[in-house]
Amino acid sequence: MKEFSEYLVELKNLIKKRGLKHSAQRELILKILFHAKEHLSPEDIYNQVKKINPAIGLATVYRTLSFLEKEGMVDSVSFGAEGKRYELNRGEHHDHIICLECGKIIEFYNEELERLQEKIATGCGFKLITHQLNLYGLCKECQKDD
Amino acid sequence: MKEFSEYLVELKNLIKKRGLKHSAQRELILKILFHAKEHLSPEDIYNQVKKINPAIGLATVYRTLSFLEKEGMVDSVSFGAEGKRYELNRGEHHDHIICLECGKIIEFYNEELERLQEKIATGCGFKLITHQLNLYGLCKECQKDD
DNA sequence: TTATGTGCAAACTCTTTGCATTACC
DNA sequence: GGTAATGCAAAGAGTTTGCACATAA
Repeated sequence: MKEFSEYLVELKNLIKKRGLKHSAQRELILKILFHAKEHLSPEDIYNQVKKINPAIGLATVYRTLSFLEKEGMVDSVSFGAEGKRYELNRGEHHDHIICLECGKIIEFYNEELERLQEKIATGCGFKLITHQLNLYGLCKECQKDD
Repeated sequence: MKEFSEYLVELKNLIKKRGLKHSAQRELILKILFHAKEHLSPEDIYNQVKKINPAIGLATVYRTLSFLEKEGMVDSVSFGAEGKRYELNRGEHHDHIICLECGKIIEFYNEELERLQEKIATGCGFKLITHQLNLYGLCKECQKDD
């Protein structure tokens, strides 16, 4: 598993390559994403960031997330209505299965599924670039409650 | 292929069952969805509705779409960032493949894919209720432009 | 030194809500 | 006649933008 320092180097290289400047804010946001155990909303990130540096602005969080997403260092996912959430791109693509009752999210990866999608896209004349698949259902615990 | 009158009957039955009241607005919005060739945003629907009845309010469009979606008569999909879009539920589930260049959307259905998703959900201990799969890529025409 | 990044506040977009009025049953 | 639906406008939530100032290179 990649360490934070490796992601940091990646970020710094990226910034240099684009002729931009490093900042403590970007590093901090990257660190929060690295340590996140779940998918974070901009607001979530903002709240965590403020604990360490109360002066930071929400706009910086949005700008940084847009930047990181455009550069491919983070991925965004949206479940249902509640806006986009972000996760660090750890190089292992996965999809999500979401419990409609309790909101629990499980990540999964299925090789066969990936191949099938590729086949479908090709069949439609498309060159597949990416995809988002969300399965919605009831988790084991919430099935009992009915 | 089901005719509009059949959807209208379905809507009226639904309204009766819930102890609610029919309205020309709801009927009009249903009709617009029925004739739509693509996925419509609330704003799209509002603009079409206004041509026929300029007095109608955007809030009514939102309220009607929420109602129809909750009752399963329409489905919503979201592609990328641009908010939810709506389509009439014609009883044939399908997924979408979207061209990142020109925005073209193709609908497809794949039995094997459906089965596989069911299997994955079960494997995670979930009871699958629904899903949304969007494939993103370049369509045949846009591949040439590169 | 100079261009980029930031914080703040205002602006914007999309959606929801409260309320008086209208329309269905 | 009574209740639900509507239109309007205002309020909310989430996100973006302009600008003066701070800061990395």
